[in-house]
Amino acid sequence: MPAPRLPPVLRWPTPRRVTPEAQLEALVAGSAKVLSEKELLGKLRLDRPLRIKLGVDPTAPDIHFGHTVALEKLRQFQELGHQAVLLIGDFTATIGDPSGRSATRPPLTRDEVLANAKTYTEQAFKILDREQTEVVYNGDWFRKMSYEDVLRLNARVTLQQMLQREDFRTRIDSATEVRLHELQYPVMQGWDSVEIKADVEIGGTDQLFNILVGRDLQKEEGQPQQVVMLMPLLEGLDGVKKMSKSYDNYVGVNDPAQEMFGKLMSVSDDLMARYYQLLLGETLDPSLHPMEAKKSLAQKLTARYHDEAAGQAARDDWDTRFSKKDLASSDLPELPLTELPADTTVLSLSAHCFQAAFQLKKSNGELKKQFIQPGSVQLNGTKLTDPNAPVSLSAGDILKLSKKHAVRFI
RNA sequence: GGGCAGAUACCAGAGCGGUCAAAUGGGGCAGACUGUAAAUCUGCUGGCGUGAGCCUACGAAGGUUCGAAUCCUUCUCUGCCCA
Repeated sequence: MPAPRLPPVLRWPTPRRVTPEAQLEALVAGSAKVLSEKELLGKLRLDRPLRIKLGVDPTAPDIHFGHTVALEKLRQFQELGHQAVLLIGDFTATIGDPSGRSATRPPLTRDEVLANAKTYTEQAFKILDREQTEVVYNGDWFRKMSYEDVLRLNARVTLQQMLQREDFRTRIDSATEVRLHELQYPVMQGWDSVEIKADVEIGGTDQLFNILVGRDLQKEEGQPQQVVMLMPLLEGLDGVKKMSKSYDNYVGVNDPAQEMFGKLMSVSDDLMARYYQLLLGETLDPSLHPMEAKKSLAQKLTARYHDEAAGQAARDDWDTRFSKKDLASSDLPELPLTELPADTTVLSLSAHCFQAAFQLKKSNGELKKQFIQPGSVQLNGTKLTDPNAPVSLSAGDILKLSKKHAVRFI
């Protein structure tokens, strides 16, 4: 479903031309670093659409808000009439970007990568204008290279350059292995820029080194060098580590509206300001009560990736459920009474509900110690603290499993 | 290829023959308080069992022993030094 918020992308030459100076100002906003603004301005003055490269490694099938920061920037270039080039690193994904990594990535099979790439691009088009985006796969050139080609490419980069990288160095210092193939990654990413003839490459701040290698290789090939545009890394929901699926601290672009809203409500105040800036491109209004500001953030983002109605609905439901603590009127997962286990005790019932409604597998010990004994499990507001007590249910009953999990029986 | 060191639960890291399902810290989960924020406090953090207890676990496989995370052998992996 295309995001309805998007205005149509301007064609080149744009009917309402934006001056290079004005473009520069808009483009630099929100970025962490641009190398260099002067160079970018020069390119903007070329009076042709620039080729803007954004490389993504389809190592996971879903994109999350961390990825959208760079995609938003690419979209902005599109809106100014430039050519977005979305590079799918189907080849490099099988290696794994060592950037910011404290350990070698587990390798992915080609099938996994291709499957990921498909869902990945679909989600990326929630942000980018599909018609105006050139999608390329780096396997198209890397799979054709011979070992000789690889060696020639490698001859252009020194080990010293590679070892300057902080992530490699820290791994070396901390006695963590660095595999030789990981050294290839920046070279390959750099070569992508040559193939694409990129004018600008967008990436996270951890991509500085890789993107600079691209500049070096372009120079060697006699091409104009790409401008480096770095976007800040988005912290995950914990506010500390970068947003990543492997840390389970992400908000997925495809998350259901309610879940997306809820995840955003759990962020800290500091993080909220950051999300405002990086995800909405807005500045947090300090006069707002933090809770109001957060609801507003959550609503806007939910509306963006679903639609206005869903954003409003998620917010309304939030208010009834958590602000008014009115579970009865809330939109809860519904479980049919007919599918309950035969002997419904508090224990078996809560296990069943976690599994059926939230796909969570909880051991009996965990249920007893974490959920039942402390009074987390409640039927229509009454605490059920005896795991073996039988439970009789009727339609409309609401079982609360924890602060965040509740179901309604039908 | 040779020498040395190491491999402990989600992570870091104690333990070095029984009192070890394994100290401590972090993380995580649940509860109280709140704004599903922060801070703070409490409990939990291998599985089954109401419980006694049982089972599975300290890189892998064997062995010594009444008894092994702890000792021995081989293997695998990692790091460091030498070549």
